[in-house]
Amino acid sequence: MDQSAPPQGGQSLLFLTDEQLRKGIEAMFFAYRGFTADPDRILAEQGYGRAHHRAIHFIHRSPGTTVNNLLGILGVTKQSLNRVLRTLIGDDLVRSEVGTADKRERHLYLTEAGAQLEQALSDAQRDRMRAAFRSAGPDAVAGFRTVLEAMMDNELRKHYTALSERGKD
Amino acid sequence: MDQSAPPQGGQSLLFLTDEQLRKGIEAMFFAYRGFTADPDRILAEQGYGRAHHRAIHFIHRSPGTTVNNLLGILGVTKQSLNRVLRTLIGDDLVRSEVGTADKRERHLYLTEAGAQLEQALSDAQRDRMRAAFRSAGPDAVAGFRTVLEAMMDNELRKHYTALSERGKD
DNA sequence: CTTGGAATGTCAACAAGACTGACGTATCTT
DNA sequence: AAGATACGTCAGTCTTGTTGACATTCCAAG
Repeated sequence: MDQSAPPQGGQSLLFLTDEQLRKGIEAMFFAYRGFTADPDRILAEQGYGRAHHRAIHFIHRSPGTTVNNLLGILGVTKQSLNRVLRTLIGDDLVRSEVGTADKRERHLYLTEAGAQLEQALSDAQRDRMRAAFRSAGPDAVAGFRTVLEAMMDNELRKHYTALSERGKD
Repeated sequence: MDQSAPPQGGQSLLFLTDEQLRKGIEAMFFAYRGFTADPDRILAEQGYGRAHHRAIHFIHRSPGTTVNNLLGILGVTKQSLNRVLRTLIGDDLVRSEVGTADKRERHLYLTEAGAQLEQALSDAQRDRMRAAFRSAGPDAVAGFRTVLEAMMDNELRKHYTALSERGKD
C-alpha cells in the first residue's frame, strides 16, 4: 500500500506514503491535545468540562439556536446535551426560552455571565491558535484549513460551512 | 483584539483576525470528529474504545516500549492505562514481557491478533487521511503539518518528533 | 374537532474512561 | 541497608457518553 517505488503521475505523490499519513495522524493526535489544553484548565477551575465548552461555544456562535440544532452540530444524544444544558442554565450561564412559533422548541442564549466565560475560554484557545498561525504563516494556515475541511464527514462539513458563512469573511 | 483595521507589517496579517482564528478552531473540532469516526466504528464492534486504539497504535509504533514511556505519550494516569492494557493483554492482543536489563520494566508488544486489529484501525484512519491529503495537495499538507506542530505543547512535541525520527522519512 | 403520529425536550439509570489517593511488590541505585 | 523507581491494584469520584421511558406540543388525516 503505497509502500513500493514512488509512483510518479506528473507530480510526486510522495506525500501520500503510509509514513506521511502516519505522521499526519499522530500530528492530529498531539495537536488536538494542545488545542484543548488551555480551555480545559479554565473549565476545570470552574467545575466544568469540555462538553460545557462546546455548548457555550456554539450557543455564542448562534444565539437563539434550538436544542435540536445544537444536537446536529455536537453529534451527541439529546440526553447527553440536556445534562450539560441543565447545569449551565442552573448556574445562570445560559438562558432557555420557549419558542414563540413552536412551543416545543427551546431557544438558547448566553447570559452576561455565560458570555464572560465564553470570552475567557475563547481567548485562551485563540491565543494558542494565533501563536501557531503566526509562526506557520498564511500559506500554511490555508493548507491547514484545506486539509481539515477535506477530513470532515459530509454531514459535519455542512454545519462547518454554514457557521463560516455567518462570519464576516 | 485584532478586530480593528488590518494592521500591515510588511505583509498582511489578515489571517490572524479573530474570525480566521475562530474558523481554525471550528475546523479542528469538526475535523477531529471525522478523524476518529472510522476507527471508532471498528472499535465499537469489538467492544473497545478510543483508549484501546491509542494504546495499540503506539505499541505498534514502538514495539517493546515500556508502560512508563507509553504514559508519557498518552498523557493519562497509570491506573487509566492499566485498565486498558489489562483488557488488551487478557484478550491476547498485547503481550507484556519483563525487561531483561531492568526487570521492573514491562515491554509491550502486539500479538498476531493485536497487529491484525491495528492494521484494520490504521487502514480505516489512513484511508480518510489519504483522501484528504490527495484532495488538498502536497503544499496544503505541508501547511497542515506545520500548523499542527506549532499547536502542540512543548512536552508533546518532543514525543511527536521522537516518533517521527524513527520513521524512514 | 378529534385523534394519532411525529417532533421536542426532560428525567433516570447505566457504562466507559478519565481522575485522585493509598498501598504493595519487585528491583535498581547509592 | 535505605531510598528511589517501575509497575500493578483496589477503591472511590467525576464527566460524558449511552438507552429507555415519558410529557408536551404540533400537525395532519379522518
